[in-house]
Amino acid sequence: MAQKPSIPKGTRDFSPSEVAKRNYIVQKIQEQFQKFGFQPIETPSFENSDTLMGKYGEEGDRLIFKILNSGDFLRKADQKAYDAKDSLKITSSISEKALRYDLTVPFARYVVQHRNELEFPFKRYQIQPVWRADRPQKGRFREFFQCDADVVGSDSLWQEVEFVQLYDAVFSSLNLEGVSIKINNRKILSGFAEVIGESDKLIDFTVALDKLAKIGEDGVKKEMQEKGISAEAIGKIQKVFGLKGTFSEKISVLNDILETSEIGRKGIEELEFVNNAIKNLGLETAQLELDVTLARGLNYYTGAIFEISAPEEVQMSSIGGGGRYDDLTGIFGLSDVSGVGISFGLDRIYLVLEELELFPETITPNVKVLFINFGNKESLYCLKAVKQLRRAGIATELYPEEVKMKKQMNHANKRDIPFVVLAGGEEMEQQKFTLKNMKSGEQEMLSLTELQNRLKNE
RNA sequence: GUGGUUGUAGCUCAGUUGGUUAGAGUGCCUGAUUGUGGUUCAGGAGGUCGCCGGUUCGAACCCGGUCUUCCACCCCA
Repeated sequence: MAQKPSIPKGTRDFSPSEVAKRNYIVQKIQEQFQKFGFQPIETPSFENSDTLMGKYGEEGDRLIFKILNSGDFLRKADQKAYDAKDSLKITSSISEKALRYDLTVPFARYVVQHRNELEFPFKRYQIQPVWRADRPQKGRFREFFQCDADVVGSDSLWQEVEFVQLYDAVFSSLNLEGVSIKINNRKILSGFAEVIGESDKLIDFTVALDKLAKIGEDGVKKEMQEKGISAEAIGKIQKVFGLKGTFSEKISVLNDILETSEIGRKGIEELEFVNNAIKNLGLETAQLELDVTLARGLNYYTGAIFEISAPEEVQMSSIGGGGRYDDLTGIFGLSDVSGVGISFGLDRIYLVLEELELFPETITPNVKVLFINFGNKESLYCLKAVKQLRRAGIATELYPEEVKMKKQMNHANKRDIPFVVLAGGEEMEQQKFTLKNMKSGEQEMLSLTELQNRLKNE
C-alpha cells in the first residue's frame, strides 16, 4: 500500500448493513409517496450553472459545487477578473455546469421543459443525492440524499393539508414518534415586516427572527438593530416574542398583531385552514405546531413553510422541510403555476433512527443457507439442489472452495447465515442432505423436497 | 467562508517533562480438532504514530503548513 486512499471531505462509503438501513427508510418513504399519488422522476446530477445560480440567495451560490469547463478553459476566462484575482467574477467564465444543490429547482426546470407532456396538477417524487460545498458537521454532509414530493399546478390549500398527512404517514411507518411538524407562512412574515414598516428588509428580519430559540429575544433584537431596524419598529411586534400556547391561541394573538396588514391576515387565514383540516382529520404520531419564527430556506417560498424537528431527546436539527412557492417556474418562463412540496433528509433520519434504535433487527438481506463444499463431485450434486432452492425463492449459496469444514462453518457463522447443508458421500448415496441449524446446532437428514419445505417455512 | 478541535494496528483506545525494538483489548491467521461453527488453550502476522517540512544528538510527543474528524458561527436536509 503506497498511500492510504481516501474520499473527499463530507462524503461517505456505505457498507452493506448501512445500505440495508438506508433502503429501509427509502422504501417506507417511497411507499407513502406512491400511496399519496406521486410519481417518480429523476434529473441529472449536474445542471447548467444558470439554472441553479441565484436561486438560493448569495449564500446558496457560494455553496454550489461548480464544475470546471473542459479543455483549455483559461484561454476563454474573463481576463479582467483573472488579473484582479476576482474568484467570484471569474467563475461564470470558467464553469458553466454545477452539481445540483437541491431537487426543487431542477424540478421546476423539468416542469417548464416538459410542460406540454404533463397533466396538471402534476405530483412527482424524487429521491436523489444533492451536493453542497458546506463545511461538514454531524448530520451535515457535502453529498446527501433528499426525498422530495411536490405538486405543481394547484394552489389549493388542500395540498398543504395532504403534505402534513404525508409527513405523519411516513414518520408513523418508521415508528418514529414525537416528530414535530412546524408550520409557518411567508405571508405572516411579510405581514410582520409590513406592520413595522420594513418590508424591504424582510430577509434580514426573518433570518434574525429564526434564531429566537437559539439566541433569545435580546439576541434577535440586537441582530435586527444591527441590520438597521429601529427599536421602535421592533416594539410594534413585541407580542411575537412571547407567542405561546396552542395553535389557536397563537392565531388569536397574530390576529391582533397583524390587524392592519392585509397580507398578514391572508397568512393567518391559510394557517387556520390547514390547522382546522388537520384537527378534523387527526394525525397518527406527529404533531402540527405553529412556529412563526420559522424562516429557513425562505428564498423561494411564498406561502406555507414547513420544517420537521426530530423528537426532542435527539440532538438533530431539522430532518425535513418544505413549503409553497408560487412562482418558481416563472424564473424559467412559465408563470402562474403554483407549486408546493416537502423534503425528507434521508441521512439525518438515518442518524435519528440509529440513535433511537428504531431499525428492525432483521433488516439486512441475507443468504438463508450455505452448502458446504466437499469437492467437485459433491459440489455438482449440491448445485442441483441449490438451483432448485433458488427457484423456490430461497437465497442459497455453495461455498466456492474445498477447504476445511471449520473454515466454511466459520464463514457461515460470521455472515449470520442461519442454515448450513452438509452433503458428502453418505448423503449422496441416499439422495439426501444434512440440514444444520446454526443457532440450535440441531441437524437432520432430509430429501431435497423436505429440505425445500423446511427452509421455505423458516 | 471565519474561529476552535481531532488523527497511534482492521476496530476501540493507552503511550510519563522529547530518550533503545511504540503497547493493550478486540478482530484476523495457524494449530489443538482431516465431516461440524460459536467457548477454551497455544502460537503468529499486522504500524510511514494522517501527510509534508522544521527544531533537536534524538520527535508519536515541541513548532509551522496541509488533509481529515467533530464543534461554534454562517447557512441548512
